[in-house]
Amino acid sequence: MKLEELKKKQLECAKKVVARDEFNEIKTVGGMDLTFEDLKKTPTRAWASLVVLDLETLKPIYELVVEGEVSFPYVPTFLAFREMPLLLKLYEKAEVKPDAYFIDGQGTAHPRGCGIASHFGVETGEVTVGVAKTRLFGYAKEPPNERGAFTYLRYKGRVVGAAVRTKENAQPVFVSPGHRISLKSAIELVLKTSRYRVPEPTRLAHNLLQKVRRKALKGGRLF
DNA sequence: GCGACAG
DNA sequence: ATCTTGTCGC
Repeated sequence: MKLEELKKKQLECAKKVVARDEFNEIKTVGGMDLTFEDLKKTPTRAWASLVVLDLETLKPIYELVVEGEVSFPYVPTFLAFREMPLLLKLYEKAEVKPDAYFIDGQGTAHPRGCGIASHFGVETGEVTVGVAKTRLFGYAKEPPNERGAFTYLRYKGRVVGAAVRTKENAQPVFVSPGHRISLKSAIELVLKTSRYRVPEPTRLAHNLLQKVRRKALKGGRLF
């Protein structure tokens, strides 16, 4: 499919994004992540994970990993078309659905207003937050070096997200609403779930994948 | 035209 | 994202 057509899909998606609080109470938060057998190759084998945490204790209450084939390459601003199929497979198989999902990447902080976190939210109707380790789009001043500090990420005067300091002496993470949540609540939720730089749901989902990946690839790379 | 560019 | 030991700083 041509990128011009995919841009249209993103613009359609952007119209459906709800960047306001549209939920009752969040008691559990899930983190989702992906890892690939070979980043250079397309298609390639990949794994996706979901870890659901209790918001009060920040302890995991559910974990799931699925394996699949990823056939769309990584193209900046089109990440959703690469990762969404496996995320949806993961979502459908999950027997525990959290009240909100943290997705690795941007939500509304995207050139066409629909990064992967928003895309996944609109597609499933779930509450989603975009948490990225680096910036894709817009400009933010460096937030003060204290946990909890943040600055707005703007583009042409519009606030599209925030650079949030989740830990002192660590680079900020980039937070933006995915779907059915305001930027304010998204920031609060990220801070509430952060012990280290990367919030716990995302961090544990990532750690789980590292174990799975090592196990799956050992034998092929021993010599 | 050039640089920047989530994972 | 991934390949990787030691190393520097709090």
